[in-house]
Amino acid sequence: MEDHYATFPCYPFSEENNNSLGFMELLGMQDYNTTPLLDFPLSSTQTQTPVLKVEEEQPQTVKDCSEVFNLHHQPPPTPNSSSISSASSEALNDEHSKTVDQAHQQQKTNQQLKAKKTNQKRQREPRFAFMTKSEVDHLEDGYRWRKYGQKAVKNSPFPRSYYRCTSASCNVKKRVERSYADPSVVVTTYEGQHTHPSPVVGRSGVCANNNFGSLLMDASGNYMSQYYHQHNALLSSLGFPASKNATLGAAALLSDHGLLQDVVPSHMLNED
DNA sequence: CGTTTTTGACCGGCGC
DNA sequence: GCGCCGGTCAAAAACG
Repeated sequence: MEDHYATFPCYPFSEENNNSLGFMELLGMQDYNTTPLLDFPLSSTQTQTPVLKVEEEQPQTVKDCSEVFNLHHQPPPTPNSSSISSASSEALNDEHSKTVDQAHQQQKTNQQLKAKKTNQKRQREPRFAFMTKSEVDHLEDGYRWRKYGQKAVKNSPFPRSYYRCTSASCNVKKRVERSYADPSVVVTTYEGQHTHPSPVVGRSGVCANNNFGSLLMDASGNYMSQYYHQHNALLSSLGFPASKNATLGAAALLSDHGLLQDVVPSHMLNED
C-alpha cells in the first residue's frame, strides 16, 4: 500500500506477543455513514437523510474487507457528512432479556425474536471501520470485550472475530478481521455506542475520557466518540496524556494525509 | 470458581 | 424452496 499513513510505534497489545516490540500503523478509517461503498443499514431516524440515497445507488453489501481497502485508493465522491442525527438504539436493548428457567427461556427468547423480526426489520447501530497495521488482531482500545463468535471469512484465510462490550447494558460490538489483501493489516469495525466510561486505565495512567467523547458527539455525530476513545486509548498506550489536545494532535497529524478530513470538523482540528 | 474463549449449531436475510 | 452467508447462541473447555 503506497498511500500515506501515520505511523505509531507502540507496545505490544496482547500477552502472546509481549516478548517483542509491537508495531502499529493507523492506515485509515472508514465512516460507514459517509461512504457509498460500504454497507451500513441505517436506522429509521437516518433514513430521512440524503445519505440513504447513496445506499440506494449502491445496494451491494460489503462481503469482505477488500472493498474497505479500495476506499483507501478511491475516496468517496461526496462525503456528505454534514451532521448525522444520533441513532436510536432502544430496539436492541431489550433483545437479550433473560429469565431464570433456561429451557423455557430459550424457547421464549426465540419466540420473542421471531415475533419482533416479523414485525420489523432488525435495526442496526451505525458502524464504522478502520484499518490498522498491527501484529496482533485484537487491539487494546480502553474497553473490555468478550468474544462471542468467530467465523471464517469468505475468500480469506483469516477468520473474523466478534466481540461484545462486557459492561452490563452496553450493546457495543466490534468485529476484528485481518485483511487477506495485506495480512499485516487488521480491520476493526465498531457498532454502537458505549453507555459508560472506559474502564481500562492506559499505560500512562490516564483513563480514556468519556466526557470528551460526549463533547464530540454533540458536535458531529454519535459514533465519532468511539473513534476518539480509540485514539485516547492508543495515545495512552503510547505514553501521551489522553487529553483533548493530545488527541486532536493525532487527528491533525492524520488529517494532513486526508484520513480524518471527512469526519473531523475543521474547527475542532484548529481549536487550541 | 468466576470469567473468557472456543466452536458447532442455529437463525434470518437474500439471491437464485 | 433451497443453499449460501453473515451473525449469534450457548455448552463445554480453558484460563487465571
